[in-house]
Amino acid sequence: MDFNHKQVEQWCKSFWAEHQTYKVTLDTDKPKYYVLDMFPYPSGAGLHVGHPLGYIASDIYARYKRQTGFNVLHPMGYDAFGLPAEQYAIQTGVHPADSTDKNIKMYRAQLDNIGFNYDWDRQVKTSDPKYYKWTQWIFIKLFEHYYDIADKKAKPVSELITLFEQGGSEAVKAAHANEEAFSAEAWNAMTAHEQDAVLMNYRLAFRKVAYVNWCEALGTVLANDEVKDGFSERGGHPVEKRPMMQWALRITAYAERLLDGLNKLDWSESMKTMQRNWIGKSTGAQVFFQLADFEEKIEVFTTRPDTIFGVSFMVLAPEHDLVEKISTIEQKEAIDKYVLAAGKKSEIERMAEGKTVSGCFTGAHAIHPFTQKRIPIYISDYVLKDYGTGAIMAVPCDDARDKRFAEKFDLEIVNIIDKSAFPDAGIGDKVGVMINSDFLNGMKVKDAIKETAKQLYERGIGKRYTNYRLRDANFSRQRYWGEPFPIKTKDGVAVAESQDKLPVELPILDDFKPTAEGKSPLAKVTDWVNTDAGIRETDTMPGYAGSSWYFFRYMDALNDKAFASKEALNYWKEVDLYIGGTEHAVGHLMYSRFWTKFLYDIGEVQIEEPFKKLINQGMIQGVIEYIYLAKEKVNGKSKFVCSLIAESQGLENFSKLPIHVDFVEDYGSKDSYINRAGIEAFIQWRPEYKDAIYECGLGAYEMGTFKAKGNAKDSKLMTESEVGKMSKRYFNVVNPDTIVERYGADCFRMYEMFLGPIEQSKPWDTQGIEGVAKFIKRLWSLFYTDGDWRVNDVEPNKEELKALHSAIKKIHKDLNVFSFNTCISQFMMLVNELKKQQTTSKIILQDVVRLIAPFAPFLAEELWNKLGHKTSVHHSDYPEFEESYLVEDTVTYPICVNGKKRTLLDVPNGTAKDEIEQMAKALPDLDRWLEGKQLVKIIVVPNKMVNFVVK
RNA sequence: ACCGAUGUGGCGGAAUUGGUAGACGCGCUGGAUUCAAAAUCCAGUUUCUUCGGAAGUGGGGGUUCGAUUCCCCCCAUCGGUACCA
Repeated sequence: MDFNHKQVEQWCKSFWAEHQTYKVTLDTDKPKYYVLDMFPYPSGAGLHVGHPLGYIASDIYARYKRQTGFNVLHPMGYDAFGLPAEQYAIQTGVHPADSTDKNIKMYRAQLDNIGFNYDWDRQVKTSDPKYYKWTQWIFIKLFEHYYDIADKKAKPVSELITLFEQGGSEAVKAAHANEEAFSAEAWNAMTAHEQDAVLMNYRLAFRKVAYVNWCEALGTVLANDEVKDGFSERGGHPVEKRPMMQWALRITAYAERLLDGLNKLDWSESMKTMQRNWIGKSTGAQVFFQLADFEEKIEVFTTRPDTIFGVSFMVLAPEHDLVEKISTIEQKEAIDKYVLAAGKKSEIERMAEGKTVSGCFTGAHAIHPFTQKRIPIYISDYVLKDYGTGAIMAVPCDDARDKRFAEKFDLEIVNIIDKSAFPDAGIGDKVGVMINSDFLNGMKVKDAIKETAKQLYERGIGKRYTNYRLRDANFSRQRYWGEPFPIKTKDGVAVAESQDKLPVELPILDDFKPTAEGKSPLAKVTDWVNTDAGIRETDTMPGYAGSSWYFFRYMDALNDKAFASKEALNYWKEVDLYIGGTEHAVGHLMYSRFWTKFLYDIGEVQIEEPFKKLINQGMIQGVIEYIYLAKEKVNGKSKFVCSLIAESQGLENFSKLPIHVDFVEDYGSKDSYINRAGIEAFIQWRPEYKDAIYECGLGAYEMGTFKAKGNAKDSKLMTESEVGKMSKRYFNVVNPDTIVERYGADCFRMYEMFLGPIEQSKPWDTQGIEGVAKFIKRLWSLFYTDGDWRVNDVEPNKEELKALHSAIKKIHKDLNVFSFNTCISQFMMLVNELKKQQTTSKIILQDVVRLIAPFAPFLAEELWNKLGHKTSVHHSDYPEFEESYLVEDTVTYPICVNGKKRTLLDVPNGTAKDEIEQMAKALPDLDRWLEGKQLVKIIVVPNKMVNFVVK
């Protein structure tokens, strides 16, 4: 009997369902282990072979952990709110809930096909009112809390109000947005509306003005993704930044704890570094510059207060609040033009244009706080509104960008640091001695930094200050398909919904277009918006709302009294292993950590960090094949040419058209091409090109005939190959279903793991799966030969035991470092050896089955059953290795001369160092290498190698 | 522009703390089997070579008896950059 994967998979699925093999309960007798995948957004395109990479790895690990005695929680769910479903709804009228559910069904079928051991009873869906009830509940908690800096934790706003009533703003040290101080009397005299405005500056969920990408022509707010070079990607309409009152989360209050928490995590250093850089803590000074002809001061933050005497001008972000006020009449027109142009650029574009300097003089001046000189104030792209204070003091002599700016606008450059003692030091390096700097002259840079900060404070100009690059998180979206805010506004005061009114459900709509004013479609549901208790918030929450806490919900997914029971939260605690893509390296992980810390502060959870160990899986890429289309038509006909022709005629005369990879021969290689059959398949697929000319070096295909040059028989139109994203738009998507159908789920799983290290990106190559398919056949043939069961009770020999136990050892070791690809190689080597040994011993083969069960769950379950077991192999113990089987009699040493291997030497295990040296010296093979040279020394590294050093 | 990662045969990749570069596969070549094909099995497969060897892990330098591994500089590709998910 051959291995029939379809039959076996079907049998296993029903066996697992019947025995509830993957059901997880709260079993305090066993240690817990929580393995989590980043949950997917259920897109209409379904899963391609890249998606399950991480899921397979986590599935293997979860099964391995279960077999080694842990109670393993391994759930799956859907990040179901999102923009694509809404856009689809706008285009087709299909309600996002319906399309999302349809997509989820497809995902589920695809996931089931691969044999994952999820406990589906715990599935979550962020768009389910039973789920987002608790997202809203947490939002209300954020709204009702502020952050106490002294106690380093969140506290109820009700306590803050009491403090204000008793002592005004001085009574509390809290994270807040506005510096204005007030007394208890002033607080008590405020109207409810005024008090609400003050509290907004303190709440962890609060409202503030934020900028959105407004597209007038489309009448909607666009995601950054949908804007290219100041124009909408769809339609190419102009886009501008527009201020809007929006909800935000005060994540900055947690900056220091988010930074500290990283130290305890078992994440890669690169991941931690990315998070640290994202938080961007820097210490320096806050300095105020008095405006020359206005009351206001400009606040700047600098990490280099020592350079203050080098300040010869200031630069504001174009969006800075003061720009309009201080610009002089003469400069107004130029300033307005510049501000408008800057508003059209994205932050990336503004930063990426580092080499071309632009800016505009406001006409206004500031007073230098130490020299009292008047210095000009400019605006420029390279200063960003949301970084620091949106204003900088420019030091052209020691900052590359300031220098370029000064050179362009012909501004004074005062040299204030003598770096002559450090010839290698570049601009901005903190070395040298201060010059031209009044009281700082002669000081080293480091001392000058301290001294300036001290002087700033004493003279009331500024003070020491810690700045974070991290910004408060914008939490509003002007969209339909997201969680409604549980907030009503009555008489200008924001009021949270009471818990018994939750969830605030999304009203059913059939028109998903935004309103003319750029408000969410919800604004059109007037009877939902207007209630006696106030006006509802019509914005919805962003994608990361539901995903910032879902890992807790899995612990107790059906609970309707709490987001999870205390019992479940205390048992499962945190995620032990989290696998997902690097694209979430900062955003999602940062928000989840923030929410977890907040829930910890308010006593809801016991842990401060949600993800103990993190693995980032790489992407599986596809091959993208392009053909060259001439930009100019020939006699009114489109013309495609071979890549060689395109190169010789100049690539700028051609556009690249992605073509379905199935039409291309040798796709992915340098020599990929389409033959006549390929051209005909292409024409069937894209009938608009049926009249086109397809020219290559061997001839041209046109209207069904191939006119050859010379005696060529077929077209060989070379295509351009590229490794890139696997995506619908490149027609290179490989669906796991097709692979599973043909090769079986076990083969698919093992092949995905075999491709390479889990953390690296690598291209998909369907052809390569043959190797794993052969391996599975060979493995099966150890149990069945020509349909006969061949396993018996014969005692294993030494070689068999050694092969088995070195495999067990290696698999344990590799799994502990998540090196799945080398596990597969190891299995191949084991099976090759057992084939060679003609193994039939049950003792050996039974362990092979248990060993491979996490990787090939179907095959293993089937064989386990045939070996006579009634319970699942996935609840069996994992094999342990015996060191005694692995002891070698002899060690083979490479004998090197100057580090280069020249010969080998077999030495009995345990031979002494000097004895090995003598044996090596006596080797006749070495004479030719040592002859005429002077032997300097011999290095013997036990169990490694011997090296002769000669001159 | 900034932050992070990656770079080894024709291809995917392997190589404990610095110690035999190319494990395990794909592909390719030759052979066995077959009427033939598929499948299977066996052998070979980094490049160059005067067949003695020599070179070789993106490029250039350095440390070391010895570097894919450690350090410095550079190049290329990928991910992220706060409203794609």
